[in-house]
Amino acid sequence: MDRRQEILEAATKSFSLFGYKATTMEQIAKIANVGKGTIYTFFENKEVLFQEIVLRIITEMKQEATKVIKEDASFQENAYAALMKMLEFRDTHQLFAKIIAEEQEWRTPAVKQVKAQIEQAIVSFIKQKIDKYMNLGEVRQVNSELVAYLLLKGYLAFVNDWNLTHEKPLTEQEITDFFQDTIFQSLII
Amino acid sequence: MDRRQEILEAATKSFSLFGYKATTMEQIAKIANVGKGTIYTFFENKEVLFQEIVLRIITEMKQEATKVIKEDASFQENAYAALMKMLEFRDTHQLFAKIIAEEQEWRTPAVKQVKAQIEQAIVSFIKQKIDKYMNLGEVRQVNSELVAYLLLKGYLAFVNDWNLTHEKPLTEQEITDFFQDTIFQSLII
DNA sequence: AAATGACTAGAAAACCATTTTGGTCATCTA
DNA sequence: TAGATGACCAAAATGGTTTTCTAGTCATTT
Repeated sequence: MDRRQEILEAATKSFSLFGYKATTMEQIAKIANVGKGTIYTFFENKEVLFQEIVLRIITEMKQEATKVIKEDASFQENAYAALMKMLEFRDTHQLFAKIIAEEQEWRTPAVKQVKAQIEQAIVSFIKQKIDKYMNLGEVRQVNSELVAYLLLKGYLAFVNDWNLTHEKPLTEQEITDFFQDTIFQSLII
Repeated sequence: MDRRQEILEAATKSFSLFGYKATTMEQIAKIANVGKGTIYTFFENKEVLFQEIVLRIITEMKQEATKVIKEDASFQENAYAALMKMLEFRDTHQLFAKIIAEEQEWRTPAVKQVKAQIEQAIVSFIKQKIDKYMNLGEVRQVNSELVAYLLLKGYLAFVNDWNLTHEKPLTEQEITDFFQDTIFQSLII
């Protein structure tokens, strides 16, 4: 495999496992089986490398979400399916959880920025979908940006915060059904 | 005025202005015009004093919310009025904002605990109201705890987080209208 | 021409001396 | 003499200094 790819995979692994701050360039180089200097022939610096990885994951998530959205299905059905799919990432991509945790703990500027970037990307993705169904007349006229924002923040609250104050975490099913039952429900005409 | 009250007011002022950590017992004593030792004749320690103050504010908020809820009004109307009332506290009680900021910045255990306590109190208050209207048949059968949780987290997201990534903060009106339009809307039968 | 790792500057961590502060209690005063 | 007080103390926080670590460079190697 080409070196660039090796580096990306090693870095992804390390960032996901240890977070941004605790990942050293030397460690990445070791995992990728390259010299440290090599990394810098492909990526300007640590931050750019990190951003590239995050961008890749966002892209992957968008693709996955898009994949489950069926043209002939209703907004309700598609919203449900997409949300379910996103929840699958809960386990696989510890990276986001790590980023959020790290932002709280160390306030690393790079991490803060990337977190905002992710948030922005997700919100605009959701907004776009809502707008589409608004134009199709399936969804009421609402402030789609606020709805998207609420969906993201609500999602994160249930996935990340809920456990902090409650015994058992919510299942994917519970979360999805709940959203279905409240927010999505309120949107359709 | 009695010393206990003086102390409570001084402490409230100081906690609100400087946060938990940056408020010293000596400072409170000075503002309250009492000796430091006197504080300890009324309150076991700094943490207990803090909790008492928070408890008072929560109680006050509950009372205010209860006051605007009219027996003969609909769920929609009451939810709207209560939410509006709560938003008034946004400016008046900087304390909660301080607590949240401090929790992020220093991770003081007492602060963390109090934050969870506030959250719990608010959620159970909202839940109780929803349950009431569910029993009255005005609100659909939903998981009222999840709804309450979403309302709180959504509220906090719009009031606190929104500004971090957006130019102009949302007005009370916008937030309330939005909730009215989505979540509350979805709850009524 | 591309890869490398020894090297460096600057950032972070560890350390430690000094100061601050929550909490106590012997003394004071009304 | 009951309640208030502030000097006092142990423990924690602060801040300044030294040491260690690491992102990024570049002369050398392959």
